[in-house]
Amino acid sequence: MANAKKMDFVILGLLSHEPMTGYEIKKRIDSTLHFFWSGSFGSIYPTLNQLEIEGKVTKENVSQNGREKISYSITEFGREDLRAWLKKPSEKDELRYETLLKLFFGNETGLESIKEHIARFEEKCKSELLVLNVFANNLEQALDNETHKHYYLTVKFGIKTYEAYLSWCDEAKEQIKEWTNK
Amino acid sequence: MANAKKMDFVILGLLSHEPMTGYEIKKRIDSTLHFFWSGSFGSIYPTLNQLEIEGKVTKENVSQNGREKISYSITEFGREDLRAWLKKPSEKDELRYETLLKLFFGNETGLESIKEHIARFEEKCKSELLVLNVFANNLEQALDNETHKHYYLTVKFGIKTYEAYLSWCDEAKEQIKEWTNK
DNA sequence: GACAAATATATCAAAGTGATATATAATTGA
DNA sequence: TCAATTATATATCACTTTGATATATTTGTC
Repeated sequence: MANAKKMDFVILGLLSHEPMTGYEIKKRIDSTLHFFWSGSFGSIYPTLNQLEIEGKVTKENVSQNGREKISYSITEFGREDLRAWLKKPSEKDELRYETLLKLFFGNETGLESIKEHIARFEEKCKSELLVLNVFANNLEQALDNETHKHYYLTVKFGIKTYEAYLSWCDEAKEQIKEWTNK
Repeated sequence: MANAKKMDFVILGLLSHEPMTGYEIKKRIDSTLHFFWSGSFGSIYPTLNQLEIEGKVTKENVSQNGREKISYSITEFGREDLRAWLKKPSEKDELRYETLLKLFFGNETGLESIKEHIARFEEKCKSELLVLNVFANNLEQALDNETHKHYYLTVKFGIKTYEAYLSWCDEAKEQIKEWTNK
């Protein structure tokens, strides 16, 4: 339990919904967890092997349309491990924004450069927000499903956050205009 | 330039403000960049040595009150490297929230467990927000300084963000109450 | 039917974390 | 006063994760 390896629980969590291959786990992370988590093949495949050795998942070779793939399922032991972790307080919630880093050190390049970073950030937020709003609308049609409820709460978090970012962009642009005209 | 090592630029950025020791760099990261970036001694000290070899910083042994320490300064070459990076578009802005992960997989433990995570998250946001508001007030008294302007914009970002988080907490608690009473 | 894109698994160097080790100076409190 | 604790200061290491690369097959498109 002293283990701090987060990928273990991301995988166990996804497999707690349904059996999946490593490739499907990656797709699920990129589509659904993407707003607050990430993961690469380089940690997914080795972790799946390790979890199988530990008896937390079982693997099954599946042949679909002549294509070979490995489908993983969570075991009862794996589910217990997941539950224990889920109940523990979170250790780390972290933002890692390169844009803010460039903004912070921006006196080296000037306000004009900053404006470009903000414009790019704004565009990215807008497109993320569009996607999240579609997700929220779809989920609202199916909130009887327990899993959807939890998904819905995280999507709402994303929407609130991106809306705040966009509001900050407006204020920051206004502030820079004031500083520039002085 | 193919290098993606972010710690290089965090250190060069901080040294572009003033010369510092590795220990002071760590303190500065933890106090000032803390809301959007982090860094450990395990990457600071090796990176400082590497940057010195590359001629981007110079080191000077300083004796203060009998205590030995190594003060690093940025070179003109290092400053050029920093500027080039600052002008490039950001590659990655990333959220990594364990709380949201636990919330997403929360159907495994139930809504009661989720409420605890939200309560803890809310408390953390409130205390961060208090700190950020003090920072913002202090910075508003000294916005003639160019460095302070950039700092101020990032603090404003933090305030907007944490306010949005708190607003989400309220909505999420309300939503859970509805689901529970049904 | 050729070409691109998606599916599927695997490995590896490099970056970064978190813990630990070591040593000295400053501060706090009994 | 002196013992304990905290802060200053540097360094290293195992482990986690990323991002890139490799390989091979299937599906979709023009």
